[in-house]
Amino acid sequence: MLSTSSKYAIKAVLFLALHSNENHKMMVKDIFQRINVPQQYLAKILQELSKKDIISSARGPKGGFYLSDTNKTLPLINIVDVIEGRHRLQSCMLSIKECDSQNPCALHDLVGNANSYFLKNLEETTIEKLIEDIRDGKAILPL
Amino acid sequence: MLSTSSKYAIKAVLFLALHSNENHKMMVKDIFQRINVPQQYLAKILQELSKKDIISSARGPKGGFYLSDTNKTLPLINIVDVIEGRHRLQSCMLSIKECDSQNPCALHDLVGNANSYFLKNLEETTIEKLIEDIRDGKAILPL
DNA sequence: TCCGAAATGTGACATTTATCATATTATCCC
DNA sequence: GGGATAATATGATAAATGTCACATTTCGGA
Ligand code: FES
Ligand code: FES
Repeated sequence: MLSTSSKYAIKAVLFLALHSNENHKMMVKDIFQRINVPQQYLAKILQELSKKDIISSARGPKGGFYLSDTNKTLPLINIVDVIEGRHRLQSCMLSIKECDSQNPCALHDLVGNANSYFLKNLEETTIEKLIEDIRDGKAILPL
Repeated sequence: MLSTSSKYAIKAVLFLALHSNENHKMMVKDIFQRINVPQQYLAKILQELSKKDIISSARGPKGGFYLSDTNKTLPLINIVDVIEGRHRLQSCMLSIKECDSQNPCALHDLVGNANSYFLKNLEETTIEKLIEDIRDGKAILPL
């Protein structure tokens, strides 16, 4: 459904949304244990997200990664777009091609409208919205 | 959602269900183009399915693979169990662990009950049922 | 009974994905 | 300015997955 990289990226962004801002940057060495992601792997992902302007960064002492307030309004899909694109989300269950609701493959009905539902939610749900749910205890940020 | 191997396996089994029986066995060289699966890869998958008694086989001239009538009543989940197990189907969207509806992760609601719905359908839908849909034109067997 | 047709077994190879290591560059602070 | 700090760049390694090649076994039929 999502690659490991995307999962890690989402966890990292949510973590930054919860624990960082422009005045409280965080270093990878203080993040990776708390979201259970290998340190160097996390570093690479955060750099990628920073380069694509999903998150922000600053080098040198007092530096680190953080999520700007304006970036908190981004929808989640932006994260997965940057990391792996949305091919995996849209691919048909039987062929390697995209799913076509007009000519549904044999398994199409078994999965229901699940992937389009998920994709729609990723597009419509902002980082902000999700951390509200976490703060309210309606969801957890695991491992 | 499903590995390529599982997709290939399902396509192959459905194809056998449609075009073979104990008196009409089929050879991999007559199958692979029609379902668009690399020949040797398909051979390996069919051997695996045969060894695990999802499909049947016979060597030598007049030999080939086929699906017995009793095996047509098997649920689809058996195919994926044999090929890759169901870890991928049950894994949580954020951690690598299993999904737990009691303590839902931040993304759990975004995907809805999709994976459990899909899994349930794989468990309840038989090969037989699916080829009826294909025969009725309600679904297609792609590529 | 022998030949050829087919699955089977084994393992090599390629590709993608995940992980690690290290050198370089920018920034702060003194 | 110089040293420590932290991101950045680059690329090497590992593991999982997908793909190919070939020798072996089994079986039917002439
Ligand atoms: S999953 Fe195959 S057409 Fe939708
Ligand atoms: S998807 Fe994470 S708990 Fe269900």
